[in-house]
Amino acid sequence: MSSEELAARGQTTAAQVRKDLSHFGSFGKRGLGYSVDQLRDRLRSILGLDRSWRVALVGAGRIGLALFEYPAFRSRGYDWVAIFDSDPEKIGQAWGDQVVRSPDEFEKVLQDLDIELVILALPADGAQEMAMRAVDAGVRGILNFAPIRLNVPPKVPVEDVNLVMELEALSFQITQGERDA
Amino acid sequence: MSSEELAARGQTTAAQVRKDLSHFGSFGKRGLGYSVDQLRDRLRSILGLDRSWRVALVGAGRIGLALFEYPAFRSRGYDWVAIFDSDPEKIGQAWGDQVVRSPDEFEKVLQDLDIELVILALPADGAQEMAMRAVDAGVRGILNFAPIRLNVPPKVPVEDVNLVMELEALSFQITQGERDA
DNA sequence: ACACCATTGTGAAATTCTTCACAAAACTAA
DNA sequence: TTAGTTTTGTGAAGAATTTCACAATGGTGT
Ligand SMILES: NC(=O)c1ccc[n+]([C@@H]2O[C@H](COP(=O)([O-])OP(=O)(O)OC[C@H]3O[C@@H](n4cnc5c(N)ncnc54)[C@H](O)[C@@H]3O)[C@@H](O)[C@H]2O)c1
Ligand SMILES: NC(=O)c1ccc[n+]([C@@H]2O[C@H](COP(=O)([O-])OP(=O)(O)OC[C@H]3O[C@@H](n4cnc5c(N)ncnc54)[C@H](O)[C@@H]3O)[C@@H](O)[C@H]2O)c1
Repeated sequence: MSSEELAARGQTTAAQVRKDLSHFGSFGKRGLGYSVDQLRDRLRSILGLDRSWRVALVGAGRIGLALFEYPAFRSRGYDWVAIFDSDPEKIGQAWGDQVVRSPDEFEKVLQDLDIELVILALPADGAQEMAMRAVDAGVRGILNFAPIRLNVPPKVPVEDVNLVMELEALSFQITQGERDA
Repeated sequence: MSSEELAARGQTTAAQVRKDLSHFGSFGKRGLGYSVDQLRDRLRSILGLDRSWRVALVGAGRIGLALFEYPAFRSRGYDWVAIFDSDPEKIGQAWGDQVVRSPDEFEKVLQDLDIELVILALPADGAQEMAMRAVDAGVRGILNFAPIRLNVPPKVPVEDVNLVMELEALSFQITQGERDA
């Protein structure tokens, strides 16, 4: 597949595809293009997707449930290995093959199960504390759904998901469009 | 509040804050900084957040339920005015003050209720069709949770939420970090 | 009134990102 | 072989974004 076709599929330009790929090495064959199989494998390895990751869910609420039941995570190698919630009603509940645990066990479980990623799906007022505790327990990355900016050491990457902002971005684009017209 | 303090809170630089704001006008007072109240109001108006928006949910599944029950949308002026699902079991169910509707009514309801935003929370294989139908019915913007790139006319903005990619971005950063060390 | 201070708004400089354009490579067909 | 075709990988050019730096301004204190 040529950079031209990759670009068309990815809403970008052929030059951009080639420059981006060349940043990581030289994967194509001149006159022929890129081998899809090889390219997939190389990119998987570069992105760290050629392995599985041990993930904990913090906050067994509505968003937490949707995430937990979403099959795409499991199939991409993100394995749920623990679930935490502070609600005494929820602690002990079975979620699939998991049991909801108390935050009291947080550090111990994170370390014992060698958990690398934490998904924070709890209210904003508990998120900073749990983030810090996760970092101290050796977590490598955090996916944060709580609408606050987490303060963590730079060695631990954080990805924020803020759905209100996504809607607001839409509102802005619509409002802008009206102004042009 | 000075551009310096705004920058610190927004993880950017004072010069960037001033350049960005100056793009929309001249809001500050030299020697003093920006009036938080005034700035909030002006930005709300620029972003189109000083009004409410009529929103429909397409796909009353796990993610749809979490979104529907999330209070932050309502409180920011995003009003749920219709819910659609193709599952006969779900059609007719009450969700809060709403009743789940059949996609057969889609165009009619969108037009009658003057719906401006659509949130697609249905499986990927139905998403393109519903997006196109929404556009034809006059929708102004789409928030898409299905893991496909929607093909819609450029006048209709689309925001994609792809949570698998968020996790993959974390994996990449962690993998990169290891390489540096 | 006047001096002094803090901070904006903005050209100009610096940096980063994207596109251009083409020599080098790899294949195909004669 | 050899000529022709396609497409990469990449310097160089061009465009966009970010940072610098400072005159202009508005406020405060005396
Ligand atoms: N529901 C959505 O669509 C949505 C969208 C965007 C962001 N969010 C954010 O995601 C987070 C969770 O939202 P939700 O709708 O699932 O809320 P929810 O109230 O349904 O669930 C939150 C859960 O976290 C638990 N919890 C509270 N403190 C805890 C702690 N210290 N440790 C462990 N668990 C704790 C609660 O017991 C509850 O079960 C919130 O920060 C919310 O702002 C939600
Ligand atoms: N659950 C998650 O955490 C999550 C995360 C990221 C993305 N997604 C994506 O969001 C979408 C929904 O995920 P989910 O987990 O809520 O799935 P789900 O299966 O729980 O819900 C999907 C719902 O859509 C309905 N539906 C199917 N076709 C329809 C149509 N043509 N019109 C209206 N409704 C229709 C189904 O009846 C079902 O109720 C999927 O595309 C999924 O990939 C989900």
